[in-house]
Parts: sequence; C-alpha cells; structure tokens
Amino acid sequence: MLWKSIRPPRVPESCHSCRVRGQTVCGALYDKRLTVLRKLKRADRVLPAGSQLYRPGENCGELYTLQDGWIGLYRILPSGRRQILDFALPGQFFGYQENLTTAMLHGAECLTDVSVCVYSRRDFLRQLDSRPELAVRLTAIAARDIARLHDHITNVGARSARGRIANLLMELCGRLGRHDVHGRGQIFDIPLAQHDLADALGLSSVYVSQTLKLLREQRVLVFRNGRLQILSPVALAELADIESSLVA
Amino acid sequence: MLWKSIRPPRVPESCHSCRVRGQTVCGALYDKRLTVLRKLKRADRVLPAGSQLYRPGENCGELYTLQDGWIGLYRILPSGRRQILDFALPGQFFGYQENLTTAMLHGAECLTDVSVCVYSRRDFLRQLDSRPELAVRLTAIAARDIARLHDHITNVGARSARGRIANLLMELCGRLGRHDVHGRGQIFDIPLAQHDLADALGLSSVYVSQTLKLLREQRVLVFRNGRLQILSPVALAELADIESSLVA
DNA sequence: CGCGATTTTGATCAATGTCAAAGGTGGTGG
DNA sequence: CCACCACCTTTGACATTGATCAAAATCGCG
Repeated sequence: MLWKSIRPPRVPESCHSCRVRGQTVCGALYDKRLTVLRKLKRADRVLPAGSQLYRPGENCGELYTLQDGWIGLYRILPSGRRQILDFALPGQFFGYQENLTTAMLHGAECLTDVSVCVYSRRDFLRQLDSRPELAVRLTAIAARDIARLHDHITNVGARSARGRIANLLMELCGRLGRHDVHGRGQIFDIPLAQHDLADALGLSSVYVSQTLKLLREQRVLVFRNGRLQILSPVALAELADIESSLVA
Repeated sequence: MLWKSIRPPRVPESCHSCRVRGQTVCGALYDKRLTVLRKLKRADRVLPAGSQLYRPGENCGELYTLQDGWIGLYRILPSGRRQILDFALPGQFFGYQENLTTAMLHGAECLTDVSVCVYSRRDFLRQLDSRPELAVRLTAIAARDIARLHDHITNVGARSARGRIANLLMELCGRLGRHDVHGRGQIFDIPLAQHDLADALGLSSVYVSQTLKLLREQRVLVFRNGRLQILSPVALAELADIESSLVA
C-alpha cells in the first residue's frame, strides 16, 4: 500500500515558518535574516510515495531534512532482501556520511508523499567548517540517531516477533507524539505496509500478518490501513520488554 | 573465556606517542604543545577483562578512547538477554550521548584486559564549543559509527546464522587489518567467546557452536581460542552476502 | 465494475532455540 | 607440578518459532 496523502505534502513558505526547523541542523543557526540558511539551502522538493530520493551505491551531492511524510532508509542484499535501517519522520536530517564524496551506503525510499528540504553537500561542508554551532548540532543529531539504531539492533536481535512489532510500533508512536496532532486518543497514523514492518524487523510479511492478527485478538492493538489503535497500553508495554536498566 | 592478555595493555607515554591518536577525536587537534589535549584528557585507566567501564542506567561523567584491548557495548533486557550493540577496537571513541548529563543508554564491558584514555565530559563539552575542528571530527566519527550500526542491523535482520557469523568475523578482520599486526597470513586475533558472538548476532550460543562446527567442516574458517583462521576467503565472502549495490 | 497490490489463511517445512549432560581448557592454589 | 574448579564449548534430543508456498479474500483506485 502506497500512502498517497490526503493533502499534498507541506512545504514551508520560508525557513522562518518551517515547522521542523528546530529539530534539524537549522535549529542551531540563530540568524534573524537567515543569511546562513540561505547559503545552506538549495531547494524544496516534493516526491510521490514509492519514489527513491537516492539509491544505495548512487553518488548523491545532497543532504536532506524531511519536512513532511515518511521515508525509509534501507539496504538491499544480493539475495534481494531489503533491510529497512531506520524510519525518517518529519524533522529528520539524513544523508550525511563520513566521506561526502563516495557512494551512498544506503537508499532512501518515500513511504508516503513527501517534501524535503535539500542542501548541497559542498555548501554544507563549507558551512560546517565556518559555523561551529552547526557541527555541534550535527553531533547531537548523530548521537540521537545512534541511540535509535541501538534500539533497532536490540529489537531485531533480542526479541520475539511479537516483541519486535510491539516495540517498533510503540517507538513510532513516541516519535509521532512529539510533533503530530494524533497524539491524543490512542490512535496514531503510521503509514506503513505490513511489508515495511517485516523488512524493518527481519520478519516475513506473512508472519507479520499472523502476529498482528494475534495482537488484535488479544486486545493489545489494532493496526490497519496505516492506522494504529492501542487497546491495552499495559499489555503492549509488557510485550515491548523495555530495557530494565532504563526503567529501574 | 575471559581473555587475559599475554602482555599488559599498552598505555602511551604521552599523547605524542599515542598509537591511536589519529583515529579518535584527538586526531583533529594539531597543536604541537598538546595544550588542548591536556585540557581534554583526564587520565589513562587500565581495566581487567570482564570488568564494566560503565553500566546501562549509570550516570557517567566521562568519555573514552580505547587504547588497547576490546570492549563490547551492550544492553540488557528484563528477560536477561544481553544484546551486544557494537564492538570497540583500539582507536574507538565512545560514551558520547545526545544529553551528556543523563544516564547511559548502554553499558561497556571489557572483553579483554583494556586500557582507555579518559576525558571529562564537562571539559569535553567546553572544548567542543570552543574548538570547531573537534566537533567536525566528532561528526565524522559518528558517521562511521552509524554506517557500522547499519551493517549490524542488516546482518542481524537479513541474514541466516551462517551469514551473520561469516559477516561479523569478516568485518572484524577488516577493522583489525587497519591497525593490527596479524593482518598477514590469514590469521586474526579475535578475542571473543562464542557467547559474545551469539549476543551480538541474536543467536543462541549453542547454535553458534554448531554453526562454527559446520563452517569448520566445510573448510570455510576455523575460529578457536580467540583465533580466526580463514580457509576459504571466496566461500566466506559468498556466505557473507555483501550488499550488491556496494559491490556493483 | 475490474484490476493490481496488499493482506489473510492454511499447510508444511526448515532454521534456530532450549535443555541437559559431557568434555575441554586455563587459572589457581596447595 | 599436580589437582581442582569455574567457565566455556560440544553434543544429542527435542520443542518452537518463524519461513515458505500457494491460493483466496480484501482493499484502494480508476
């Protein structure tokens, strides 16, 4: 299921009115005239669900902040298997690699209609050297990314299928809660196909379907048509099996 | 098996003679007098195999560069399962989190006797703001960490037990090759217990044992007593199932 | 209404986990 | 130098999870 948005993806009028500015690299740059941001930003770009922002192996001269929609970062193996590495939600800055001139180590696929803010890598690097606060900001963003990847590894490596699904959905709810209207009332828009969950969690899509059915029958959650309803937060949290050290 | 080193862990005489300086944050600071490094560095510390540098949930006021030995970064679940998130090899900088005042999200366990260079977080943050090149360096280090975590996710999520083991061992060889003497001659020192492989790869240690036996019988590799011998690089690479896009 | 994509279902099978016991290996202390 | 001990690895039997295959049902959309 490719999630054509009901409304077109939101594109900000200007950096001033950008809803996700505070979450990405731009948040570090407090110039009222936006002179630095103007040097950094190349364009806005709108892409349809299913399209590829960049592919693994591609040479990509850009960096991005996701303004609206969902993007999946993934790799492909020779066997044809696709592994989703991370989900980008609005505000996410991505595309940065150690060596900005070599091929992309992963791809970025639009899971919904999407709008992104595009930076030129060359300009970005230049600003990185001349604006210290930009680099500092980037370290914070990277640190957060790393923590999320640690979560993901733990999820895929250490939990059962039910636990993985419960955990991933919970995490996504948590991330949504920070900037999405649907935080209230136990219903969340999570525009993923079961196939995407499977690819992120290292499961087959058939088994994802079966497991979701189980969770539905056990009144834990209903996930349908890209909409998640949490029936039993308690059961869900228990299933999710959060790290003890972080609870204690 | 806890890998007591034959020799005591190497501690550099001074930052000048530090063998891993170029690989960590210090590599960014080119002051001959080492005045900046002196502000940054708090101490050297030597720890025995099996000890914990820090535990998940702990408040830790330090940051580290591994000088000698191996460290495993891990999480613990309520179920008791331990998930190894990443292996730190000499030169690795670690302990950095988005919010440097909150509890550690993971633990660091010494897999061998170890020596680390200790930085104070407070001093580090101060230098981060005043020395732009330090922050830039940190973004490069973080980007490399992220790429490695992407590898790890792909490995755990998308490969069979044989593929995971082959892949992990190959990656470790690659990393060793960069600074270890044993690069030549197809024999590598990898001081991990099968139990560690299992915890990193999301497998049971019994099955790791069985799979290693299979790889041994099929003349792919022999992993024993913390020593890895590669019998058939070709078969190993095939098993490892490297990302096609990166090969093509 | 019909088509393509997604999800569901049922049957079967392979990969991997669990349990328990035996065998190794290195370290330690007498 | 030997013997013991703790921990790691191996082995075999068995249980279970999750994959695979194929077909039917459903859904979104034109």
